[in-house]
Amino acid sequence: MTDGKSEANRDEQIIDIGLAAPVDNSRPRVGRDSEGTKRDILLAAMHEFSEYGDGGARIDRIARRANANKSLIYSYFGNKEELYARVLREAYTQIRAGERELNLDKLEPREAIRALMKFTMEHYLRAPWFLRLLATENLRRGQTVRQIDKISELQSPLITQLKQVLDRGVASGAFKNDMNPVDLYILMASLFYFPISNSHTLPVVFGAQVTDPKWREHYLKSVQDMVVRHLENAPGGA
Amino acid sequence: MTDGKSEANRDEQIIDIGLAAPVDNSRPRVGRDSEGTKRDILLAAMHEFSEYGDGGARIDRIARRANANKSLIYSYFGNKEELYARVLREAYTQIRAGERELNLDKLEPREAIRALMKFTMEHYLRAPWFLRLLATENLRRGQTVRQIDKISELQSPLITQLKQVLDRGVASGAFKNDMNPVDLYILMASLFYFPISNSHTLPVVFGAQVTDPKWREHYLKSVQDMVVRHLENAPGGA
DNA sequence: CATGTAACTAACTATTTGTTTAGATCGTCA
DNA sequence: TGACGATCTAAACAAATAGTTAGTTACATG
Repeated sequence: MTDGKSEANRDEQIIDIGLAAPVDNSRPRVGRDSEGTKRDILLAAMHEFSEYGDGGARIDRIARRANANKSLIYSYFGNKEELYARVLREAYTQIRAGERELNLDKLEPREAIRALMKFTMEHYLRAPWFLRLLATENLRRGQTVRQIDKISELQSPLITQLKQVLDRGVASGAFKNDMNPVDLYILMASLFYFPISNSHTLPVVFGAQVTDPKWREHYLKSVQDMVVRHLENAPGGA
Repeated sequence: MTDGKSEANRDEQIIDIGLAAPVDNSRPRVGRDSEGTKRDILLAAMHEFSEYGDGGARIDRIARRANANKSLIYSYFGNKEELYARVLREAYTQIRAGERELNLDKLEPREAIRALMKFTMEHYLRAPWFLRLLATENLRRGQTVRQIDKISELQSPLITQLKQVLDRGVASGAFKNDMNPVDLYILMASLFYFPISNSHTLPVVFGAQVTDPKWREHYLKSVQDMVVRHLENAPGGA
């Protein structure tokens, strides 16, 4: 299962998981450079934990990938558990930063919802490593996320935007369904999380071409229509 | 991370994951009884792999839980990898068997969709271990499910039912949106998979009460309305 | 230049864990 | 009965792995 050889091979095959390169050379390294190394370790650990999960992650591989040493990892991060916690926090930070780039202010409410949905789908597609980390943390029953402090920072900035869009929609009469922004966020996340995170089993079991860009485009359009209509109509139907 | 003591504790806390009891005593055991033991091992392995994932699963614990011996496991199943494959197949078999109990023939198409959605949600809630196994297999990039033969048996019987409901709905004029049954299945699965499989991170990050039966009831009603309306309307919006 | 401190490394330890081996036990049927 | 094969077990092996230790290197500062 956790066979050394096959894992090594697997590691080679995966060239890019959408994270920064194993070692970050963007900032020039002068002499001893703890900050750079520390960041390299964190990035390598993000890669490792997303790739292999908590049980399968290996400190040795993280060290190798970061061009660092095991005991350096321990001196910086304490132990594997704490390193994982740092990874999880950093993952949320990065993903939320990405979400902050969307601006819906100028769009008519219906169009804003469509744009938000398109953005969400593409965001998930861009960062499969984050979905993997989410899956891992939920398999751990949220053991670690519960302990992270300043949890509010983990909350998506999309919630705020969503609230504004909904308010505008209700005010203008475009939306009759006065949904809770968090519930709407969950609804939208649901629609993209499943087909993307399960993109390995779905084609095998159902022959569903969920990885085909054509399918995705069609799916997006379909659920955009569905959700917008859902908001346009008062709950309970009729 | 995979600390012996804490895992032992964790094991105690989890009394019931919805699987059959660790050791199946329903059938009387007479003398040496390979079939019973073999089944016990499989059930124990299902528990173990759903609980700890592929990397975290331990043969020792499986043996203990099955009241069996490690080398017995090896003689029956070859190795950990093959045991995992058997677990995955058995999991699909069990879950699909459960899905076969739903009968929508007598229901009016709109009501049938609502019933199917309610059933799907409850099915997922009843079998969280299956969602965990799905998540695990997707973290493995479907490595194993791809190798299972007779994959068609893994496909959900709900697809067939869904097709009939859709056909009836289109025929009667109730549904104007002629959706592909597989796509509709994915849509419905999406809506319940995310809030249930991520039920450990969502409350922490968003304060969403996704585990509260009240929330679930409300959510179900909302997405039932949404999907039925989606089917009633022609794609592209009128 | 000497010295203290932080960055870094190699080698080691203790434990865990998948897997194997050699053998004991039991039911069966010739 | 007795011997054969299937069932089952205890103990051990070898590889992997989290974590530690003891030491070396580079740099800044007085």
